[in-house]
Amino acid sequence: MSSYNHKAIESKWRAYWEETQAHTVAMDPAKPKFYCLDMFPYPSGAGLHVGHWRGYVLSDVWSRYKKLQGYNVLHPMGWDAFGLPAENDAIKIGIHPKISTADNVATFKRQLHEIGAMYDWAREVNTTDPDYYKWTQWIFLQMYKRGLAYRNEMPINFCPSCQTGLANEEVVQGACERCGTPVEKRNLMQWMLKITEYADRLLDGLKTLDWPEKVIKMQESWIGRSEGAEVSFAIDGKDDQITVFTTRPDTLFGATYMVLAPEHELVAKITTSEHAARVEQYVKQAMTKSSVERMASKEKTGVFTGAYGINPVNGKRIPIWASDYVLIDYGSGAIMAVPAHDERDYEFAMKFDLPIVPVIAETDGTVPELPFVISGILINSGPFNGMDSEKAKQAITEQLERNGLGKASVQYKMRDWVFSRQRYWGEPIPIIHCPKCGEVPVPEEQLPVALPDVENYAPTGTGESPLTAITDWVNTACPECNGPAKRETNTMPQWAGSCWYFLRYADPDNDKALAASEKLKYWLPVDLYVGGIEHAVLHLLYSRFYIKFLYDIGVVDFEEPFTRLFNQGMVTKDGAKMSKSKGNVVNPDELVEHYGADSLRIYELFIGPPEVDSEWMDNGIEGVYRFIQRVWNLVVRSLKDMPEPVLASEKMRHRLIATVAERIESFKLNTVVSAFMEYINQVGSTLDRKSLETLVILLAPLAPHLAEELWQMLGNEPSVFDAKWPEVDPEMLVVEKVVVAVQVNGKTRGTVEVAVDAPEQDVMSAAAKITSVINAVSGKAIVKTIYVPGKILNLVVR
RNA sequence: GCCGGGGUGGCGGAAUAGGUAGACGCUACGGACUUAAAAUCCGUUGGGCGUUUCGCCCGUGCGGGUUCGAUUCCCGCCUCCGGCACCA
Repeated sequence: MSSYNHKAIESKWRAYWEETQAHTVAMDPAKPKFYCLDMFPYPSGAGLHVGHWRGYVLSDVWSRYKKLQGYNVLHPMGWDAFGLPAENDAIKIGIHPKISTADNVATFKRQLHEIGAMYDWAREVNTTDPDYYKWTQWIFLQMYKRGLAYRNEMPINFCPSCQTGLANEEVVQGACERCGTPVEKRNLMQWMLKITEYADRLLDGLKTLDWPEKVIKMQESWIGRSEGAEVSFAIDGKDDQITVFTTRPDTLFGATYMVLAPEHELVAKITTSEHAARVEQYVKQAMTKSSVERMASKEKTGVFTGAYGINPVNGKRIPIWASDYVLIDYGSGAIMAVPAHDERDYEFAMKFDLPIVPVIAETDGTVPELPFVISGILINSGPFNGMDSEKAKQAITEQLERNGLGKASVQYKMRDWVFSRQRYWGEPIPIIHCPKCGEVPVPEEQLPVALPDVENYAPTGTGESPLTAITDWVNTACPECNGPAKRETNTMPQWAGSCWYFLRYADPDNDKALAASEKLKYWLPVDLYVGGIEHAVLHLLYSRFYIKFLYDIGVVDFEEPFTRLFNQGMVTKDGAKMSKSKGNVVNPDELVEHYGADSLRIYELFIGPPEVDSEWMDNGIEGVYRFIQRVWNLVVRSLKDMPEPVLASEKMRHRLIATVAERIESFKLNTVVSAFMEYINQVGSTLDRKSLETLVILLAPLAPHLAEELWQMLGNEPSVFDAKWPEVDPEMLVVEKVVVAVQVNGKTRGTVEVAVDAPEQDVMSAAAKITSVINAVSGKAIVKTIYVPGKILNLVVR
């Protein structure tokens, strides 16, 4: 008997797919499309490990499943190849990032081929290819022209190790998301993208998406919409006024002091001479604190300015303080403090002995323990006494509005996107600075602004990119006046290229547009997007923003790029994420060599629920390998001695079709594998042709090479993927006999096998023969019986 | 602190519109085959107990509750992981 030889089989079918261009797809309006996308990788030098495989296998199973169901499946792959590691290598060992990137791409591509996925490599994209980043720059110019890209000097997060500015999204607990170095605040002239203009649409769009709840929540809280009111407080004895944002206008009568952020421009203006020295010192100190330090100590600090504000509803004079617990970049950088109903204000008031006036009582009217931060009924609030918090929010806001002292307002936690990086290996921002004309966008026909070669890649650390030193690149002519001008030397963040790459796959070679609109119309949006949870608010939020913008300018006809999102779990080893430094990386290459790609593919699925982190077990793949051999041997034996189909095997066959489809649809891929294993354990030593063919088709998404080979062995023309996904005959799923559990007082005492629709009496009489049941019932009276046909018979005895 | 998701055998994990807990696989043990080993195949494998082809008790993080019946629902804890973190 010929035995299973994974090497021969897998290389044979790899070659076959290549020759027949089996994975090359084209637009076909006659067929429904399915766009199944992997988050394209950054090609690092370390290569792929079994954790990377997981998501790629998952998306390939879906792609192949959809293909068998008759869809025209787009399943592309490419490279997110701009980024710091290549640049840091260049600094260290002097190899041009272009070269190291190309090397890494070659390694990755070879490893990805091992998976045997149905990638259409003719559509490969690479973000560092000038023909690609031409369009990344083009999108930037469109944003610039519509005022969504602007330059601003402001304090931004700066990573001293990466020596570049960072977006808020790239700062994790005060540290650089990439390297973990605590970030500093630096005042730099930065390019910004006005993502805040899309805040509400980004929020509303989430409702339409079939995404994991967790990611939706993360984006919601990142956008951080809060509704409230802006309230203006006059400053006693001055013409200036302070505007604050509050979500609790209902507590306005309880505002007993105000606080300005230390950086607030009014601080210096309103501070009285006798407080000036102390205030100056405090402000200086607060501004030199790093954000990490500022977060580390929750101990309230602050200083009185000597000035007073006037509470617009009751005319009370309240002191104005400066404190770093108020953030300059949220709301107006100033607050009204209501210590009775806000924990932070309460703490501050206690420390500095400021008055605390409760204005909200429990719904039953009792004055609660302070601080009382939830809603209730208004007290000490003049005409609003007795009113419910929620109503009072509106009523007080309306009164302020009538008097011109305030208005309803919405604030967001999300800030505009810091978009410039002071690094080399990124897309140059296509802007020219002319001493006469100012900022001038590079004319579209001059795109791409190609990245020049440099001698020294090291960042300057002064907030300037290494490109600054390439004088013959920097010095250029102004597109408007033709006079001498300089190129913008900042580059774009890595996210720029990944915001729209999935559009390019639809039409990767187009040099007239980022993609032809009929192709975008056919292939997009992405039906299933598979990748790690780490991009929950970065890439996925930025992409959504880009697509909404491209929708607004008529490039695409949809507003959300990724209809369905699936986040695969990590593969851990010894309880930890795989990494070179921990030395716990499991290399797929050796496993493919030993067990074959099909075994590894199936083990990647079998390891656990795909959305959950799973521990890698070296022995686990053995079981899968044995399973594959059992399938192989079953086919080989059956070919020698093919039985005729019988009812029992027909029923099992239909049951398998139904189970596999249902479990693939619900992403229970680990249980799809066990369904196959159970099936193989159940069927005899041989099977009829129809059952075998069905088994092979169902198995094809998981183990494509094996399926092709078996399909051919069974006498069919390749490819198995031209076959149709088998249909289920619902009649065949009907079961006649079932095992019913017999319980006494809810405790299972035995089982009886009866007809599915057996009347209660039949089950009862069968149950009465079970020793364990007799024991439990003897000497007691049956007071009640509960019979759930096909499930349980429960005898309640006393 | 706030928000979200988990805790099931020696291990990875099945099973939740409430209905036989531990499917499937790994490990381990026993057996068959073999000169022997590997591979393969067949058994056993949650814990405890007994009168051991059978029966009893306990068992899904802990403590309560609802129910004929709870891994599943409710209340209160413990604990682990992830996100946010002075956002007014």
